[in-house]
Amino acid sequence: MTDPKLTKLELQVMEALWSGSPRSIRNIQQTFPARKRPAYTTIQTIVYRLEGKKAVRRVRKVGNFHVFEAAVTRDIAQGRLIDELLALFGGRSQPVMARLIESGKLTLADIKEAEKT
Amino acid sequence: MTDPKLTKLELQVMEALWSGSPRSIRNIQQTFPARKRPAYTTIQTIVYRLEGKKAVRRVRKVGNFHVFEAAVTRDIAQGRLIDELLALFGGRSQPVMARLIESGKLTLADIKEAEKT
DNA sequence: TAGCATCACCTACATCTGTAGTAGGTACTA
DNA sequence: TAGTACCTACTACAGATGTAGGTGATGCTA
Repeated sequence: MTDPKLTKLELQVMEALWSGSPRSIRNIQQTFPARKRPAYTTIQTIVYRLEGKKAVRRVRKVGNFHVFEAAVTRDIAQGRLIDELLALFGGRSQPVMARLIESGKLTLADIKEAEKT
Repeated sequence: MTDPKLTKLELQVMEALWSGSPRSIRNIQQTFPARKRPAYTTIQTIVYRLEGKKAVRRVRKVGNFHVFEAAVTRDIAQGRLIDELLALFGGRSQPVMARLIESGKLTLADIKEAEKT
């Protein structure tokens, strides 16, 4: 079972499921900042598609609504994302590293931290 | 002029232009490995779209064909790509680092190299 | 039980992306 | 100059993605 490829919006929905207990559609929708909150049915469509991709599953029904949970881990999904990016660079991580440091997103402390792993 | 967002295929075309002198459509097409080489017109479409995005420009006409060159640097384009990925992670580079190391794509040598910068 | 709030489902649709065909122009060659 | 090979410009189209409306079902409340 190859991990599914997730899009930007799909990832945002997954994020809601990863960072919290199982949620309902409405609940997921509300994790979006009010200003740029998609319509209820938009989130619903995304969740349904994620279901099709086996990335989420409905765990139970409460009242008249369903509750969903992530079916793939954050690590798996994010890992795939990074691997894909890396592939675009021919597998060379140097540009990535350089950029991370350049943008100040990565500090020496981070590196040392990572080194320990 | 915000740097344009490039897709996978578009990046591959850009790569051809970055790594070499200005090229013709045919020339770009031939940089693709024979096995998975898109049709001439496919590359042509991509180049035209890149033109629309101001990512490439035609520099001259030789015989009956045009010669194109990159209008954005590799650094700019790749940087944008990385920043976007990072944004998906809430700006935290840790997962990226972890993954890089985990997958063996990142070596200590790379880190030391990057540190110098 | 009648209504209102809320859901689930299905359907629609514009855009983006990858992919490529067609028609007509250009240039070199016999 | 007629033929052949290659180009350009335009058009088409399927699948993915973001976005959301409509309709009927469910459940809580007066």
